[in-house]
Amino acid sequence: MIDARLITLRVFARCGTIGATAELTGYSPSAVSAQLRELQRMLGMQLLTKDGRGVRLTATGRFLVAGSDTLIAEWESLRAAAMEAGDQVQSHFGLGGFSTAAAQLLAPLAATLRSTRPLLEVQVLEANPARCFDLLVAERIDLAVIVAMQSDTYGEDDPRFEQTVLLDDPLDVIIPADHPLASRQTVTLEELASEPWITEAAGSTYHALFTAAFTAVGVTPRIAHEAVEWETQIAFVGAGLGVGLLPRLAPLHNAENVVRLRITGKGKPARRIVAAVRRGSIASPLIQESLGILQVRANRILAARPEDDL
Amino acid sequence: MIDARLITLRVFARCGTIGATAELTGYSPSAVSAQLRELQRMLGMQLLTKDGRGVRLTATGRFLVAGSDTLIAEWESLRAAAMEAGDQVQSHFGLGGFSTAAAQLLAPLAATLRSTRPLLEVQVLEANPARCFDLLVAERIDLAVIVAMQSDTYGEDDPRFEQTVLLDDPLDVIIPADHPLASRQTVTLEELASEPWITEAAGSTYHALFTAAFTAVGVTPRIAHEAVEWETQIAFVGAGLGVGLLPRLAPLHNAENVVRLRITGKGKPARRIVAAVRRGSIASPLIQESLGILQVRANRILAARPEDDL
DNA sequence: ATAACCGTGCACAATAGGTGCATGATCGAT
DNA sequence: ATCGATCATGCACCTATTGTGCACGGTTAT
Repeated sequence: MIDARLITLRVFARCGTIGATAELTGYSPSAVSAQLRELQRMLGMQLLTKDGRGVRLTATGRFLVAGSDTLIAEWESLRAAAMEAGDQVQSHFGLGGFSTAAAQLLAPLAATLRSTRPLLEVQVLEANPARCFDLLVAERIDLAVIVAMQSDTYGEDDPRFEQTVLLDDPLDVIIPADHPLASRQTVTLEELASEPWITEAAGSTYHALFTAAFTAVGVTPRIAHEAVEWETQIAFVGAGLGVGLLPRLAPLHNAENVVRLRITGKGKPARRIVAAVRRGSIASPLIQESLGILQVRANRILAARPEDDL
Repeated sequence: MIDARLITLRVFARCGTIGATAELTGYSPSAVSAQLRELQRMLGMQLLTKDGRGVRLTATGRFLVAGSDTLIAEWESLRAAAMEAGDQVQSHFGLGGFSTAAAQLLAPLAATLRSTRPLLEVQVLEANPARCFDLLVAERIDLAVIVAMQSDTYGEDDPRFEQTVLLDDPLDVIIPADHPLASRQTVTLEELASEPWITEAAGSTYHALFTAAFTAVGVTPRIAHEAVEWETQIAFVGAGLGVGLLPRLAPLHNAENVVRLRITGKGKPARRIVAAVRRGSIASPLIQESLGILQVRANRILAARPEDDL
């Protein structure tokens, strides 16, 4: 409803480059360039300036983007209210989330919606949290399940989004089965301070969680190896190369030589899993139903855990 | 910026028929029909229902239209603020107004703007007040100079518009030069109660003013003739067919056998001339400048009058 | 210097969106 | 009841907006 060109501008405000905007919106770079040029022409405003080999927003451009937050939210709110009031059905629904969430939360959600609303076209996009927010801005998806990051550029009070906490997913330790501590039920991070650790690449989504967990208990871990996928990390641990942190929701399957231990002590690291939608859209019946389904699913996961994990 | 389809829906909400909407927006009826169908498809809402040989808004449709008022205002406000902040220039500016206003107020405004902002494309549309509001909604014009009507469907608090009083234009009496009262300076409506009156067709813009003037003094005039143009009315009076009311701003030129008299007494009818813009757009530099020019012009007109007319 | 990157202009293609006319449906008047 | 007027809509056709792919020029880093 809001002109696509303005949406594109908003995405550009996030990305900073035409190319990235094109990739995110699904257009070609030429199209993005043309759209922004047309937007400036029709508004009679100069929104972009050359900056080195790229372009950047002018003050007017930043002003417009900032102000458009409430405009978008207002529209989402209006649409949601109209859907609510008219008891109407949506035809398309885009979901986004990271791998574990997609498997444990989004897949059941999509399945449920497919049965309760047969003529609703549900599309799931697997993407990391940062990209999920971008996809929300770009209106490629309508709801995202992501890991809340304290160091995230998207604060809880970002005027573009509304976030709902689904559950806290504690981090476990995985150690080789032949490790001296393998027979323990629980362990503290301090006890593992001197171990060689396996983590994800610095700058990745979960590396921040890893460091946060250790800074909380005042320990500086020695990072021996880096992996990208959980599976790889688990395999490394199984090979005796070190120990690692694994979210409770990430399945261990039947990995050889790997044991999973609960963490105790004051650290008790966890990742917070939240659902995010565009601000204003939260009143939509479909969003409400989806959040309900996710919440039920989350509660079921929590209920399946021993009581000491709350 | 707001999708043209929503604007069309808003116009339809005013008109009630596809044909009238087409006429007002400048589209063909087929295009309007297609637009509204597309709008419903893309929103997944049923906005229209068949009603006899026409269509009407559903509850959802009315809800959406009502809610869109603030959305439009928000956008206008944002655009105005961005123009203000960035000191940018607009490329097109649409003005609307009725004949007298167009001649006395809009023409000077357009001329001034043409000199102060050479590359601004100014377009003036002559239209009656009701149509001016429609044209504002349809975004065909950006500023209208109209006669405020108490019985108007557009109240001063309509969420779609913001109105600024420019001046009160008193109504004079015009009578044949050979009339017994022709030598008088002033006259009261009561003195003319028994005269045959010449007015505009019932339902026209100014007929309401006419009746309001007489109901204010408790007199029921006898309507002898009806005219459409001021010129015609003046000619009728000159021919001795009766007397009439003429706004001060409407020129008498050098009409034969017609005398213009001020009205005294508690009636003192006047028409209030106001400038109207879409809500939110009033902060725009161009609108601000235009309102200033109009106000100056209005004050000059007031200053040129004898002091007893204030 | 050279390579990599970024944005933009251009030729071309796809498609959204327009018009005009014919059609069907409804309502009012004769 | 018939006829004409009024309205919305579907269809064929056309226009022009809008997208793509590629080449090019400018800028930065190696």
